[in-house]
Amino acid sequence: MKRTKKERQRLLTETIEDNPFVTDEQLASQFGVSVQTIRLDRMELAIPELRERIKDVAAKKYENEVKSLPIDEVIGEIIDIELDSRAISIFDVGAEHVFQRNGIARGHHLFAQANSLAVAVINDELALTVKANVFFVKPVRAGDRVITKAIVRGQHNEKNRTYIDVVSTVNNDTVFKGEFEMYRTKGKGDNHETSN
Amino acid sequence: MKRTKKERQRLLTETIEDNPFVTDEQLASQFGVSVQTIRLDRMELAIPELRERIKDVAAKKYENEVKSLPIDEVIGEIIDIELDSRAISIFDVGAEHVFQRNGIARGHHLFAQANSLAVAVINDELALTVKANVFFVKPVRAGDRVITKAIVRGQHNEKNRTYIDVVSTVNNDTVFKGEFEMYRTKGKGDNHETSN
DNA sequence: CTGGTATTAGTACCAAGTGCTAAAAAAATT
DNA sequence: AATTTTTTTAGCACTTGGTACTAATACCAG
Repeated sequence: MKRTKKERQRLLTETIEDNPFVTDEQLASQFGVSVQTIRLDRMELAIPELRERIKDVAAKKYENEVKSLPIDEVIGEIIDIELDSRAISIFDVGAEHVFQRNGIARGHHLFAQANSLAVAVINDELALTVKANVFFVKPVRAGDRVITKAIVRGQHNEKNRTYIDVVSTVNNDTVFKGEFEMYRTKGKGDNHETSN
Repeated sequence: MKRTKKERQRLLTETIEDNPFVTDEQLASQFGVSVQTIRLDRMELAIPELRERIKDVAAKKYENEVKSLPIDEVIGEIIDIELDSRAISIFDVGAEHVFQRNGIARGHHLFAQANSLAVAVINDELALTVKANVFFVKPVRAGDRVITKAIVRGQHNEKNRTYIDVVSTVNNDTVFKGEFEMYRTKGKGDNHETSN
């Protein structure tokens, strides 16, 4: 055998992670060991069998799809929300969100997270952005986890407006700030707690 | 039992469609027929077995993940550009850009088009949005063709800033306006630190 | 040489099927 | 009613990609 068991198991985990569709047999021949060894490895590493792995992938998709009925419309994941008051979402910046040239996140993704959080925090069927003043304080990079907080600052009921302040941070550093003026159809009305 | 074969097969297709994780055995007992009948039905309807179905779901998810990586550097298509002066892009709003509930385009798409046009018009390797004041004048709907014009209003060379006005229209109706303050490197050192 | 870890082999068994044949049961046709 | 056709059920062998378990080696160190 080439290297240690440890090394093989490290590679195994990696291999399976980026292609869960691989069978023990394929793995065995890839690593030049017997199928049994692969099975032992999986057991030690608590990696489930092919079918379970595939089912997990599929189930996850399903979960997302089912859950994403209301949340799909939000960029980033809402982790806390109190309607008409405040909301928090997190958004992991990936390679697909940055300029290739310099690795800095494109502004519109930060805007999108902030904007959709502003929409989400409003307890109304219809919420539209009327105006926004936004400030890109610091560059954000791939791998950064952006935490965005939206706070409802005030309402103007005659004009059907709601004013929201949004601040995004990475590691407690402010990277983005914005003030959003939102239009809504109703004033504060029905209450369904959509807490998380 | 209850209804005709046709009817059962219709229901079968439906059932499997919204829950691909169901086994023949479960289906058999649900429809009050034998497992063999279910198998025959699946054969006639060309519905693959449980494991294949699950694999398909999983594979599709995988595909999507891989495909969604490369995101166009520009949102909308630039049809005219004069660097450091002006640029025009068009963006066709599709069903995927609007809120399901009311068919109105989500703000961040309009912002994204404007923002990326502002980036594109700058004749520099690095252009970042520092600040933006945007105004969503009128709702935009699926099927609308948004034409966005960016005009460079001014420069502040010591601060490496460029000021850009952006107006988006649908059928000559203004739907979005924005002022963008952009940072550019142009000759100077590269680091971008903004106030705050 | 003895002991412990690592690896391989082999067997029985499982889930959820496919493929095939054949027989019953139900429905339609003559 | 008798016959034909369609539909349904049953049974068996076989397949994948495993689990669970036992037993035999192989390797390496003290």
